[in-house]
Amino acid sequence: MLDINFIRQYPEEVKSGLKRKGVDPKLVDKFLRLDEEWRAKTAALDQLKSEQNKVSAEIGKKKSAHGMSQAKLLKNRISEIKSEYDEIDAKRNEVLALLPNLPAPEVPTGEGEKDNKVVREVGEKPTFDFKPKDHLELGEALGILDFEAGAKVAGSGFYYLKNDGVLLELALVRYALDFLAEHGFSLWFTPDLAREKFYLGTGYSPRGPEAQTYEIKDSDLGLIATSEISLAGIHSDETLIETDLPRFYAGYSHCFRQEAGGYGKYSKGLYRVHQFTKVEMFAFTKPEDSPEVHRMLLEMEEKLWQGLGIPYRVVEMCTGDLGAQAARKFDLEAWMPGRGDYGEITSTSNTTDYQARRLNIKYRNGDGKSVFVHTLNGTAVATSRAIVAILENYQTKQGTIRVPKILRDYVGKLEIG
RNA sequence: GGUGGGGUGGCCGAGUGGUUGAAGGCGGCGGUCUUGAAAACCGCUAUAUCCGAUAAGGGUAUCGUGAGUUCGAAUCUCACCCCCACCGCCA
Repeated sequence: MLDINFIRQYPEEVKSGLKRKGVDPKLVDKFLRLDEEWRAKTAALDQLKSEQNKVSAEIGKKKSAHGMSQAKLLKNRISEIKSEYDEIDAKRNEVLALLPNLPAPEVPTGEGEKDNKVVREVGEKPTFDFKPKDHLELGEALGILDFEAGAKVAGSGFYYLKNDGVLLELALVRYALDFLAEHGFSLWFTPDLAREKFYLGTGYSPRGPEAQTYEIKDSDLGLIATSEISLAGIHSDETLIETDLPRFYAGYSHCFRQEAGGYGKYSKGLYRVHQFTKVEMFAFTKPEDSPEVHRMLLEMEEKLWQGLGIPYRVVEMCTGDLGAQAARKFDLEAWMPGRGDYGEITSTSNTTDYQARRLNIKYRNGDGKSVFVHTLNGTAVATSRAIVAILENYQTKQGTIRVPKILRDYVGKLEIG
């Protein structure tokens, strides 16, 4: 959620931010009109309540027929104005929710994926003296991946990991957690379910046509799409201590996504699935620290993936590809020989105070004023896509998989095959 | 899952319909006293929002959350959330 005072004070800046994100800037005018009405109604309502408080106090001292009839009139009037106020308040909040976070000034302007900027390419793409297979073919042949059984039991887009597939996933998780713990992150296993208000607070809206999340019937719980949700929620409605910032959390969870309509060559196999395991990084910072912390999260991601020996490139999202929450976002895309192209494996966002404002997470600064923190998130390892990248990059002519050096102790073997 | 108890300001803790934003204490800040410190004493000490000049000042809201009864709710009613104790069940 954007700062209402900022919108009032700098509507042109907000509009140009929306334009850059490809959102209709007229929303700002719409909001300001509703805000104007809202303020008028608030004033009217407060005025009436003030009178009511006075009259009631009088009655408390001394009952009188005149006072009572006056009070009853006021009561009716207040309920009329209150319902008008409620209506405007709801509309105003609706429009406010449609306003995305503003892009940081240095973000390249663009409409979508095609305008994203490749920042750098790192690592050597492997060369094969045979036609490399894709991870699905490799994984099923090796008996470490079973989509057929997944489809039978849970439906299309679900899968089983088996034997060395299990060891590989656990190795990836442990590798990421060890690495992050070494770098000052506290480790968290989070709930895989969360209340609806946390989806709303983190931009994974559970309702409506774009629904991405699974909901639990007859409850306000849903399966989380990322532990960003459960990690951000930890400190909702809290005021953090300044000297405790920045705080770095590493969260492990399963992630569940409906991914409606997302099939095709590029979403084959493990690349796009309804359930996967992820180690996520999350940070709470002072506003002035967030750009630096964002750089650091990106660095963590790069080191993790360099450690795995996977060639990747860093891509900065253009304004049109930031989504509602992010002011700035970088993806890591791994080279995937099976498709002969790069595929997204991590994503790190600085959501500035957009998320914190909604979740009401503050800290008290040196002047004793409480201000909203900045929140940032980044993928350490999403095991499903990591397995895609490893199988495809480390495959041999025989269809076996060399285990990346850094995972060998965790997996307990040199080769899967 | 059952039964019982409970959620009040930074913390503890009063308060069962009428100047209660809320007694008292602790903590914190400022001051008096002191060579200095402690003690003692005095004063101050929530947040959000609206009006206002980014002032002075004022209004409104907030006692787990939401709705309701009432002229008036921390206090009464209902629903929900959470915590504690005991019992049951269970990996």
